[in-house]
Amino acid sequence: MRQPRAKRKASIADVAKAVGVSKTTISRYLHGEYDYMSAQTRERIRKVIEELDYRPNRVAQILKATRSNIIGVVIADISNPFSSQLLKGIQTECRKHDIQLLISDADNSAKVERAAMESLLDSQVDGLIVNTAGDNDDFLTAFATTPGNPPMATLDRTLLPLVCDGVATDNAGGVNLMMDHLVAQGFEYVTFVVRPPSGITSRLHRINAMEDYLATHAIDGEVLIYDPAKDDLPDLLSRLSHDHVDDRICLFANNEETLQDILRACDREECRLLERAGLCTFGSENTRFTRSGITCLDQNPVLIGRTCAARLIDRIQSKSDKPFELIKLPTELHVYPSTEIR
Amino acid sequence: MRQPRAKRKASIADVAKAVGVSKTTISRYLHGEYDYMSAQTRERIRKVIEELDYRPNRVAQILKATRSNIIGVVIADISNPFSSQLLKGIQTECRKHDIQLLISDADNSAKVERAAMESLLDSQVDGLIVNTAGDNDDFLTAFATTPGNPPMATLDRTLLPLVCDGVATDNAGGVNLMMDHLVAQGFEYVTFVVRPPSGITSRLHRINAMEDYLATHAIDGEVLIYDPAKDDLPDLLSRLSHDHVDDRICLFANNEETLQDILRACDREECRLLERAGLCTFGSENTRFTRSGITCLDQNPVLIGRTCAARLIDRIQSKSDKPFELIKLPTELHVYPSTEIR
DNA sequence: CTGTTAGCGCATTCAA
DNA sequence: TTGAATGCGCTAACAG
Repeated sequence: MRQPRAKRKASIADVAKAVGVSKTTISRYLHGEYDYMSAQTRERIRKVIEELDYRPNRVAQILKATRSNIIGVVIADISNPFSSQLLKGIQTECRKHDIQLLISDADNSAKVERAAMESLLDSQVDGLIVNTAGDNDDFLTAFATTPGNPPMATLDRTLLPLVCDGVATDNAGGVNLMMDHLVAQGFEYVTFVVRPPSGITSRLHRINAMEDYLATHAIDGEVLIYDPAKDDLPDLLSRLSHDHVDDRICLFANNEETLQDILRACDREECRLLERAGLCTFGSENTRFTRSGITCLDQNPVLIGRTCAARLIDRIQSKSDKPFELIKLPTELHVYPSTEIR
Repeated sequence: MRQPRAKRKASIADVAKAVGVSKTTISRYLHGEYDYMSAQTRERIRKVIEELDYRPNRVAQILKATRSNIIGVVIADISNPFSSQLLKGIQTECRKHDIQLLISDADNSAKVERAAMESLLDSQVDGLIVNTAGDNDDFLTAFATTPGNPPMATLDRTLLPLVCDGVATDNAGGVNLMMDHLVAQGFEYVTFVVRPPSGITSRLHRINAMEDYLATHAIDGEVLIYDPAKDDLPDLLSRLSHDHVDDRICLFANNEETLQDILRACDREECRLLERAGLCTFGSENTRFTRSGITCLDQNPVLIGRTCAARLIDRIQSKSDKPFELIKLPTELHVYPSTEIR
């Protein structure tokens, strides 16, 4: 019945048989409980394990145990460089704890996201990190509050009311930081450019922060929502340009994706907006090489990922019921020529 | 002994008991073998499963089955945007086949890479995709040729002699494509800039292709290897500049990482090299937004990932012993102002 | 149409 | 010091 020796990997039973002891003893050996065996058996076990190249089957271990040491990650769009930084942070933290990562890309779809989460659950993950694609709050909340489900943490996006831990950028803080800078530079009209919020909290929070700022400070501006599907950005920008011919305008992009949308929109047409307008963005520090250097708010995604993983692991291990926490990490402003007044 | 009802998730036994049939029948239901049961039982099972919110435990399924429907991926550096595109491709292909991804970051270390591969093996993955960190050929070869190990495929980097499938960029083709372009543009001296090869085949192949090209075409140039740890690039570049004051120089970067190293090196010092030299790179198309637009060879990493996953899945499923294949995907040249002669 | 039985590989009582 | 027996949750003969 069993496969011909050579192919099939050795099991604990094979090792036991070869050594001439019971599986229990092998199991003990594997767990370092050397006190329960003679020095000779211990040595013989060592040798046989080496000869047979035996390695315990994690699947079987998981089936027995209550923990799998696997964390599931659902990421809205894995091809996004920002996401890959998040994953780097998660991975770094998890390696420290010898935890493996089952990663699933949601392809920016709430539906795929739900399926991925269910599927990860079936794989007995000890916890779940979710960078939601948006418009999925009901499901996420239900998931987090269902007794029996493993702990979950939201990544870069937040879920309110707080039904699980979450780590995200301090979006309002970032907006204020950038706006203060732009005011200091002497800009008169700032347009925050963003794709439709679609339930993505980071966008919503930034939009709110922006509106707050405009309402409470001596600077004018607006929030400009465009839709890449409609390709309406070029028109919106040229209208903006016409409406504010004499203002010192600055465009403030929601992220590098939008920054590129802006650059692309301004490439074609004879849109000369960027010749006179400032430009800045939420993003990573390598925007210093975009055009002549674009001022940006670095979010330190690696740290966000690390913090989120650490928080989740702590909750898994401590099993305590400390209150859920929403950790907001500050952004760092990097100034480059794009926000100098010309 | 068992946990208090509420917490523990329902098992197939719970469903069977609730319905009043055997586990076998439930198992059959789960696999769509409806012919083997009455319409009533079928309906009752459906209802009970819904009520209990029962979902089969994949870990138990895997333990029984010979396949896990999980593919392990070891990626040299997950924070690299190029890698994240590779992963996107892999993920896309795997979702089609309902295969999950256990992803591990090797942190650019051969040692971590080895540990990650062993660990993935223990998790009973059906196959392994390896984007090696380099300098690990012996282990990889041994791994691929060990009977009993699951099939493996190399990603973006190649292992020779061919002991497993592999998908990578057609590096030589790319170098030729770019060099032909540079010659046509009228450049007289082309320097291929690259970090130490360190057993990374893409770098080696490009270096070889570059040397071949220089030896066989009417254009001069060199391969310049720098070491970011020593921070020697600024010096190397200024020397280059002095040695070729009258030549029409072009720098050809190995990837976007190196491109940034070059830009950074030329930022400080009063290195005026870039004011007169051309610049191009292997990379993604968004280099069109770097500086005033950098000519690049797009490798289409998503396609590389997809192709690699497809190949591996085919090998897993067909179980056939077709000969191993090294698939080379072409690059696409995108021309931007950086390679115009000034 | 349905159930009984016997494992998958391992960890854990409990007993010796 | 050691081992036998049991079960994690599921599947698959084989037997009705």
